[in-house]
Amino acid sequence: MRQIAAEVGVQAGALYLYTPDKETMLVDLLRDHMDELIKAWDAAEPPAGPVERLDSFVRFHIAFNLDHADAVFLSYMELRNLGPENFAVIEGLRRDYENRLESILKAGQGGGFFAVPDTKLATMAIIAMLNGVNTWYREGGRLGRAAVGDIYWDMVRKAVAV
Amino acid sequence: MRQIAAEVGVQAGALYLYTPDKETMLVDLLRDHMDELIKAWDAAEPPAGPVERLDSFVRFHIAFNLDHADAVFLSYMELRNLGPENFAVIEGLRRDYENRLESILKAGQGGGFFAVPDTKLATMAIIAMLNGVNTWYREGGRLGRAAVGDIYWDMVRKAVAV
DNA sequence: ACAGTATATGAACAAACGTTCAGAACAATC
DNA sequence: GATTGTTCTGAACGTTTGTTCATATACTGT
Repeated sequence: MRQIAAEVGVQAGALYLYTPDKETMLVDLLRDHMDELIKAWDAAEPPAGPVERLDSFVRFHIAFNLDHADAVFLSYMELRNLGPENFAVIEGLRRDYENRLESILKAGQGGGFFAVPDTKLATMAIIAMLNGVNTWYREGGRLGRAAVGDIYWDMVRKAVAV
Repeated sequence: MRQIAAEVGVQAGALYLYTPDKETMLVDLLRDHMDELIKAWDAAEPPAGPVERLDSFVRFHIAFNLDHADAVFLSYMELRNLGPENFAVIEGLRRDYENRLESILKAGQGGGFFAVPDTKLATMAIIAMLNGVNTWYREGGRLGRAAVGDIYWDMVRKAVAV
């Protein structure tokens, strides 16, 4: 709390004008992040076909995560430091988001566009794979964001192809 | 340290007979884990062809991570709490392991078995995807380990296919 | 100018932290 | 059974932790 206060340029006690305690501050941050993520995807209005929608999702997810690297990092590192009820809230939002990906996969599977052995596992696999970008991507590195999006989309596309 | 001591059934001070300080204890744990991981893979003697080797790697990685879930969790959660030099050591070992996967991909790429846009990114993508299993897999769940291995291998195989 | 509200300080609190150390308990050796 | 070396305890240390609160400062509308 003292570190956060210093970063904001304030004394530690002043933070308690804005949050009842530390865990609430964290859970608010994580909830805001997840809300923003879901809202941003829902507002993206991706194209109609399952393949195009999956393409959109891959690029959206990578771009959003890189644009919110700190929040993503917190979400995955500090989630376990939440109490059970707060944990459940954030995990629920995460599942909401994952379900949007699974819906795409299911639709594509039903329409014969995809051939995934298990849509739930494919969802988890794709999300984990995309999240991995944040661990190694550095701005100004060998590949730009667009190139990374292309490469990952190529792998995802083939992974779920018939 | 007091929690660890209690778990072992000892007083906190007694731990300092075995480790000079907390960070050394952590880095020793992580180094042992990585050493064991690399040694286990090197001892696995996978088959000759790139496709078969990649198959072996996918199943090996999933199985090993599930058998060492606690150590894997620590490796990814506590890595950032290491000092720069210790961090570099563990990261180096991790890269050693990742390079073994990339070697398979390069060999398969050269031989025309795989068609990955970028072997480095494919390495990171596959590792991240496989690591994800630990976040959701529960013993006695819907799918057994063998089934999970089959499903993930199917996705990886297609993702890198020509 | 003044009252009222919102915002900040900085000192204090108890608890938890990593770590140290004198001494007790234990085990092995002669 | 005394000696020596190893292992552990339990209390203590100095810091850091999250949080509270009396008090001060800054802002807003009349």
